[in-house]
Parts: sequence; structure tokens; C-alpha cells
Amino acid sequence: MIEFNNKIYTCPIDVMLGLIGGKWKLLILSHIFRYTIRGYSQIRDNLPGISEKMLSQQLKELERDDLIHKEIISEKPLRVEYSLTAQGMSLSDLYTFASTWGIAYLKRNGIDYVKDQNLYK
Amino acid sequence: MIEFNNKIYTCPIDVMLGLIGGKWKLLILSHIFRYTIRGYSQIRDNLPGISEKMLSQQLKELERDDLIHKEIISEKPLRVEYSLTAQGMSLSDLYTFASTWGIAYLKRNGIDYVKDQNLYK
DNA sequence: TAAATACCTTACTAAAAAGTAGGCTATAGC
DNA sequence: GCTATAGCCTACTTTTTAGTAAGGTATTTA
Repeated sequence: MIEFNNKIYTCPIDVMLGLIGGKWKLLILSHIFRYTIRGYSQIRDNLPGISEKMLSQQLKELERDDLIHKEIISEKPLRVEYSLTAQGMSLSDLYTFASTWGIAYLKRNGIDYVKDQNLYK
Repeated sequence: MIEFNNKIYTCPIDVMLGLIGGKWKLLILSHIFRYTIRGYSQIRDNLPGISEKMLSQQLKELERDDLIHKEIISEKPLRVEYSLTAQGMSLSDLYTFASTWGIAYLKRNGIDYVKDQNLYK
């Protein structure tokens, strides 16, 4: 058992899950990782099913936990850019592994994601 | 979007999360990975906080999804052994990465897990 | 000036995940 | 025979997580 930030964790993996667990965080992080820098609507539009409430909530938590960096660009069309912090980047092996594994799993189950991804989205 | 087993997934990572997402599955898998073969009570006792209902439920789902193998040993003291299937083992990089990352994260935050783990449990 | 888009927030509700409590079989040890 | 341990299951409740709907500001385009 590990006590950290007033919470109790079973082991280091549990600690990691506390940061990136849940339905959306890993998806958001790996999306930003893939595109390096993303705006709010770009993330939203690439995660079909996420509500704006969920998105801004998760983004806020990821920023609080120093996994992503939020930058407000005060140019003509005011916008926001999200990117990974060093800590967010330190999970890059996870993003690529998870994606590769998922693709291989789908293939084992008869779905060729790489070939058919034009069909989805 | 990917349609698979009557469910809709955003991307391959989402598919993976469908299999090992949630509060306990990754912890159970990585525990079995660490010890190769584990009995029911051994897993339970190493995951403080898990209820027996949760444990047997998650074990059943992991078995259904072909991530773990359950073997009933019919020796004198009847018991059960859980081990990883080939598919469960194909996630081994994830278990080690998650554990290593969690330990490093804790260290960045002032907790030396490797040194202090005798304190926890 | 109306409509559209980016980027959110808040209040409320629903669904999913997890927890509690109890029970049950089988074997073993005293 | 009584208690203990392994290995579960079921019904019920609570908590957590996520979803819906509706604002709201600022700026852009038509």
C-alpha cells in the first residue's frame, strides 16, 4: 500500500491508473501525442462520443496532473493549443504500445484497422 | 469508429481499454504476470481493497476474454491456479512499463517505492 | 446584424462500476 | 463436532463516472 496525496494505492501501477485511468484520458493523451499539438475542437471531433463537459473536465485534470500543457494563443482567431508535457511524453511508449496491440488484437479478430480505417471516420 | 462485438470503439486503444480497463484488471494481470501462477487467495491478499465479488467477477471476464487461464488442480487440498494465456502475456511490456513508470513517478514525488516497499504490506 | 465556430461552464440525470453483507461447498486440522 | 481456509455466488446498495441539455463569451464570416 502506498499513501500519496491523501489516497491509498495498491502498487505503482495503481498510481499510474489514478492519473490516466478512466474512459477518456488515455484516448485524449494518445490523440495529442499523435498530432503533437491539438486544439479543443480537433480533439473533440476526433473522439466521437465525448461530450464537451467530459472533454474540458478531463483536459483540466490532465493539465492539473502535469500531463498536458494548455496554451492560449492570442492571435486573430483566439484559440487554445494542447500539447504533452515532458511527463505526458514519458508515457509515449504506452501510447504506441497500446495502439499497436489494439490493431493486432483487431486483426486476430478479423478486422484490418490499418487497411479499413478509411471506413471509420 | 470501429464496430466489434456489438460495441463501438473510437480507436484501437479504446478496444484495448474495453478488455483491460477498469479499476482492477490491469492490477490482477500484472500481479499474475509477476508471480507466473497464482491462486485465488494469493491474488486477493495482494490486492488490498478488492472484494471477493469483484475479484471473481474480474477473473471471470479476463478468462472469457482469453487473457488468463484457470486451472482447477484436483490434488489433496483442492485449489485453483490462474496464469496468463498467450494473449495475456502479449501485454507483458505494458505491465513492466506501467510498473516502472509508476515507480519513477513516485520517486519524482518523493516516495522511494523500491526502497520502502517493506513498509507497505 | 444574423449565423457560425471555438471554447468552455453549470445543473441535472443516468448508467456503470464497485462495495457490503451474507451464504454456500469442500477439505483439513484439532 | 467445531473451526478454519480456499474458492466462490447472489442480492442489494452506494459511489463514481459519464451523459444530456442548456447556457455563455468572444470572435469571424456572410
